[in-house]
Amino acid sequence: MASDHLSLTLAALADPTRRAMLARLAQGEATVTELAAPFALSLPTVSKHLKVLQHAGLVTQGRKAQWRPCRLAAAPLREVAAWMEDYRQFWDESFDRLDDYLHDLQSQGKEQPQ
Amino acid sequence: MASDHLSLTLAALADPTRRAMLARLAQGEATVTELAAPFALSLPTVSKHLKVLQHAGLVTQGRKAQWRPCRLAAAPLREVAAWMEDYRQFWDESFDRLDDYLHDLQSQGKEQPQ
DNA sequence: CTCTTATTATGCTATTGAGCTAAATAGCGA
DNA sequence: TCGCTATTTAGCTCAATAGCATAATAAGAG
Repeated sequence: MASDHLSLTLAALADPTRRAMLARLAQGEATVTELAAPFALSLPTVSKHLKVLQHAGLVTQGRKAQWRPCRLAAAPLREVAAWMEDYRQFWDESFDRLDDYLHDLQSQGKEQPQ
Repeated sequence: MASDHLSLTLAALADPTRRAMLARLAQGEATVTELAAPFALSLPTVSKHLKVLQHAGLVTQGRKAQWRPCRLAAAPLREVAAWMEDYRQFWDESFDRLDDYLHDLQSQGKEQPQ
């Protein structure tokens, strides 16, 4: 069943249609119909995709008359980033001591070096 | 079908069993049997999970007598990181100009031989 | 060659996910 | 109220995935 939230998020992101919907929402709110427009998919199908995204917390839906404007809620991506961080050394070529240093700098309240 | 590689990778990562297998491999090579040990799963099932990870390019398998030692191959995570980068501003609170500066610094040089 | 161990292939079942159409709900506007 | 638009629910099909047990393959040990 894989119902931990990270799994939910990754599963939601694993579908290209859903990623495209997120890309659209990154540019601002959109109604379900607007979101559906670029796809050759029925509205119920789009609605279902939306539900998956909402369930993962990646989208929130408001209410404006009969429209349900959707908004990106990217917080779950933090979870993904946190998970990936453990593997950083395996994929980030520039992961080295300076990298650590920069990350320390970063987290300790940024003043500009140099 | 969703057969672009990013989708493949995310789908592979969406399963907690597979993520646990990657976590194990992050500590070093392991045979299929070793990988299977922590799980209450049959070997064929584990073998299938491995195939998914291999298909996504997240694991490579060698050959040593009758063992097939598996190794982590985290390169596909770069793809995930690249995708997430477009959404950084939406989830990374410390996303600001300094952050950019630090990333520039990061990418402009320094390799460290092992 | 035979035995044993490690792994994968096959064939099966059950569950989930993506897609559809048609019907139901929600809210505006006349 | 009636009708129009937006969206979701219900019910279906099909394909994919996770799981199992059993059988086949691969390779070392005797």
